[in-house]
This record gives sequence, structure tokens and C-alpha cells, in this order.
Amino acid sequence: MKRFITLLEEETGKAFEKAGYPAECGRVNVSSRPDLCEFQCNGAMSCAKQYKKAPLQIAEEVAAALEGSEFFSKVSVVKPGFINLDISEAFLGSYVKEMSVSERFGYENTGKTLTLVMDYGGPNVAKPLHVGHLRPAIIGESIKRISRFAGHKVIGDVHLGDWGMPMGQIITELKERKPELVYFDESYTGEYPGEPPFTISELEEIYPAASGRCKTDEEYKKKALANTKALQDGERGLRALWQKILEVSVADLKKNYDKLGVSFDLWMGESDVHDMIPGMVEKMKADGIAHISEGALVVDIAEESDKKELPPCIVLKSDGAANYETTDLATIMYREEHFSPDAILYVVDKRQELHFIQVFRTAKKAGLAGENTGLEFIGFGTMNGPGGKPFKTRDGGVLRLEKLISDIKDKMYEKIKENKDLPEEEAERTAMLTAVAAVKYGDLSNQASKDYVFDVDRFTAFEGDTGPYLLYTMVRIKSILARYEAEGDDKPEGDIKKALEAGSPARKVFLDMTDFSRMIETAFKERAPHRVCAFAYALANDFNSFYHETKILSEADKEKTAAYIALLKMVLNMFECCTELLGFEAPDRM
RNA sequence: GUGUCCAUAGCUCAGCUGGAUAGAGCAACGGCCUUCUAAGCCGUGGGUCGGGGGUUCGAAUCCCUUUGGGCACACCA
Repeated sequence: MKRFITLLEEETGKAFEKAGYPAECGRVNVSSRPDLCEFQCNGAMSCAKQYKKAPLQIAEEVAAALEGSEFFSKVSVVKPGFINLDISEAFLGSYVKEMSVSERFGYENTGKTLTLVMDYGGPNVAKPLHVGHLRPAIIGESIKRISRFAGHKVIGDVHLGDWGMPMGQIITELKERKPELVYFDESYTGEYPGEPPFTISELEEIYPAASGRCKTDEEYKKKALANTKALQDGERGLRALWQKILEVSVADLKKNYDKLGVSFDLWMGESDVHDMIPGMVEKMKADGIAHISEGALVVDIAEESDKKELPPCIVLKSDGAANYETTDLATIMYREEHFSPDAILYVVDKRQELHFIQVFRTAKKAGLAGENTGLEFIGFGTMNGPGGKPFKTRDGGVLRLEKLISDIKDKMYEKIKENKDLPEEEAERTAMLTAVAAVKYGDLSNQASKDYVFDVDRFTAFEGDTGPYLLYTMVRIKSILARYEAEGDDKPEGDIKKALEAGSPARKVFLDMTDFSRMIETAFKERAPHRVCAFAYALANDFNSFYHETKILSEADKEKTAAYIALLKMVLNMFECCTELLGFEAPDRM
């Protein structure tokens, strides 16, 4: 289906042409003065100068050309040259009705189907997820879902931190604690045991211990470095042990992401591209792109247009080892070879922007990424605590994600219990759904690129513009639909158009829904989940007004009830679509 | 120091790419439950869009400048 606003623009565009002006002037926007009209066209003012005419006069000519349009019930011209438009009931009703029976409410991807690789999540092996992992996970997940809905092919990769110094540290600590493990026996040639020699909780305790000791114990640090190198050089026992670390850790990460409704198509990591590094580096040297500077192998990435001289990209450290840039470059190469994506999207902390500028420019310069492959940095801001400073626990430590979620879930549970007497199991499930919605909506309703304040009290209070408010609205609809179904007997086929009548608050709900496709388009192009939130919130607001003022089940006219039910179903479907895009879902009762 | 992002109601945030009287939510105040879930609805108060210049019919939005803040600036990720 064509976008609603596009249809309006075509109509006004024709009128502009008929009056002797370019059709492009027919651009239509939602009115900024809802008390005056529903839509407005400002084209008369923008082209007034070019045609040396008073904007008011042009507007009047266009308005005259719109005479008799089936789209508008009222066209009026105001002061400097606004053309104010109200939509006719017939057009609005039939458009929404068509939406209601269309796939994706009539949204169509008019461009080509893109292949996108998305890099989000970025957890580290053997380290529990903490609050800092919340944003990349939920923003990335939502952008992935939006992109897919918008008609594109998306491959989500978690891009695990599974290589380098931390791995060496863990191995070193394990060796200190359990030197008898067969993995450390270099003469061993047999099969290694299937059972991992540690649990996830042990791992999570081992890493900080090892990392801490490295800072104070020089000797220990040397061992860790040596073990890192031995691992990367492929020592059999260490590789096998490392596999176990991965196995245990990934299982735990999956479990935690799963709770949040976040999933990945690929569980690749830095280690997966390790073998590609030598070839990549050789090629860069051979092509004369990389050179030695201060002992390190670097690529100059400065460009004429730079306002500031950018430091070169370090491809290999002066000790010859790979770093963060190296693996990111090799990963680009890998993705290019395997997926030939139209673009690779990185959902990462915005503080890493310089790093990605370096990597992107190097990748282009060295031909690791195709000329037409977009490399896009989607930086998100910091999640701050109520004081406006980075989120910390009371004692100043990092808060585990699991703990954050379960605390909020507990608060939700209490609230649900006091509101409605639900069976234990349902209350638990509902508390979890509500908690996830509260956290995700609270985050996603902000612009991703900005820092934001994560205030547990505010999110758990869930009044106003919040996830639970949205869920509550959906639950109310579900409740009515369930009652209606239960009534049984003969019900007329509902015609959604009949829900629309002069003066009914349903009209605003109809108008909101017409904006769906445009909202999807914008959310996709801007990588902006908060557009979905704003849309859903406006719809919920207007629906609640309608709900409050309209008797649905007790309405005497059964055809009207059926029409309302059709409207309710459509609104609920649209909410479900939006929450799906945001990554959460509504319970049946709450 | 250089670069970069930000500054909108007491607080937390929108503002659809330059349009009319700058909008929400929280907090404050006042109404609405024997009727489909009051986690709701309706209403009131609250603003020099950090300051100053400019661009033009028209600026929170674009340009310059100034103040205040965040962040990043070669072998950590």
C-alpha cells in the first residue's frame, strides 16, 4: 500500500500542478495545530518567492484546485499561506480498513532488499553480563527486528570477546589452582575430557582474581602473557581448555540473553578470525598500505577534510601481536567474504567512535571491505544512575545484569499481586514480562545516541510513558476481546469503518494508525527504536481516551459493537507488532 | 590543548529535518470507579528552547560566537 501521507501529497501535488506550480510543493505534514486541522501543507510559502506571488494567493489557487477532492472533508487557507487539511471520513475509513487486511498493515519496502550484518552485544567470555551490556543488547536487538520488518535480511553476530590477554589470565590462574589438570600436561596426546573442569560461577570468580593479580604480581603477569601467546600459537592442551571456557561461558550468556529476549544468529568471536590475520597483514604490507612507525605496523588514515589530525590505525603492536583493531579488520574481511553485506552495522558505545573511524578507513583503504559496503557506526550513550553519573551499585561496584532484572522483576511481582490475584505461576511470568518491558521501553524510548538516566524507581513506578503502560493498554483490549468471544451466539461481521463516526474519539486512533508505514520507514532509516516507542505511546494514549469514552460490549447497536471489536483487534495487532519490534510482549492479564 | 557531542518546564525526555500558540511523562493541584482492569481518563498551573549575533517572509531546528558540561585523542578492549 502507498503511504497515507504519500497519497495526500500526490493529491495536493496534483493541485499545485493544476495551478501552475511544481508538484513537489505538495508536501504534507501532520498538523502542528491539531485544533485547526489534521494535516497541513506549507508548499505555498516555500515557492512564493520563486513565483513572485503572495503565498496566500498561491494557497488559495491550490485550495481551489483541491475542490471536490475525495480525500479531504475540508480545505482551508490561513494567514501567511498555510493550507489546512482535514481528512474525509470515507477516505480515512477505507484506508484503515485496507490496512487491517494487509500484510504488515500495508507496509512495503519500496527499495531493494539489503543484506545487513549487525554487530551488537559484545560480551566477554568468562565475565558475567553487567549493566553496561544492557544497551548494546536491547538496542541492537530492536534495530535488527525493525530492519527485518522493513524487509531486509539481517545477520546478527554477538562478536564475542574470546581472545587475548583475559584468556591467558584465566588459564594462568587455573594452572595455579589445579596444576594437575591434564590440559597442562604437554606430553599428553590423548582425548581431553568432555566434562569442563569448572562451573560458570568458578569462572566468574577466577577472572577478576587473575586480572587483579596481574596488576600487582610482575611474575604472574609474565606467565599470563606467555600463556596468551601459547594459546594463540595453538598449544594443544591450552586450546582444549580454552574451548571448555568458551563452552561454559557461552551457555551462560545465551541463557541470560534469552531472558532478555535477545538472540544472535552467529556466536562468532575474535578468535574465529585469528587465522586470517597473517594473510591480511601480509597483503597490507605488500600493497604498501601499512608501514612501521615507532615499532608498530600502522596504516595512515588521515584525510584532507579532517579538522584534526587522526592517529594512524595500529594493525600490529610493536611486539607483533594483534590488538582490537586487528581483529575488527579481519572480522570485516570475514564478513565481506561470507555474506557480501550491503552494510555492516556496529551497535557499540559511542566512546569507541575514533577506533571505528580508524578501522573503517583502513578497511576501505586496504580493500578489506567492498567499495559499496557501508560501514556504519551506531554509537549509544552511557546509562547513568539517578545522580547523572555512571550506573553503579551502592558500594560502587558494577551491577550484574541478572541482578538488575531480578530486582525489577521482584518489584513488579509485588505490584501485580496487589492489583490482581493471579495464580503463582502466571504472576511470576507476568512479572518477568512486565520487568523486561519496563527496562527495554525505558531505554529504547530515549534516543540511542544520548546518555540517559536509568532510574529504577521511575521505571518500576510505571505510570505515564512507560512499557507497563503500553502492556496495560494491551491487556485491557485482550480482556474485552476475551469477554466478547465468551458471549458466544450470533455476532455480525465487524466492519471497522463503522467504528468511525463524527466526533468519536476513535477518529484519532484511526489517524494514528495511518502513520504506521511512515514510522517504520523512519525507524529503519534512522536506526531509531524510539520512533516505535513514540508511535505506540501516542496510539495507546488515543486508544485509552476512546476506551474511556466508549461503551463497547454494552453498546445497544450490535453492528457497532462488532465494528469496535474489529478496531480493537487491529489496534491490538499493531501494538503487538510494535512490542515485537521493541523486543518484549504483553501478558494476558496483569 | 585539539577534536567531537550535548544544553528545551522543578525532574526525565520528545520535537517527524525551517512553519502557526514549543509538546509528553513524573512531581504539584482539582475532578472521575455499584458500568468492558483507576497501572486508567479529564482538567489547572509551570518555558527568554544556556547567552549573544546572523541567514529569511518565518529558527528550538541552519551559520558564527560565547559560557557550561560529557567524551575521545598510538600499541587497553
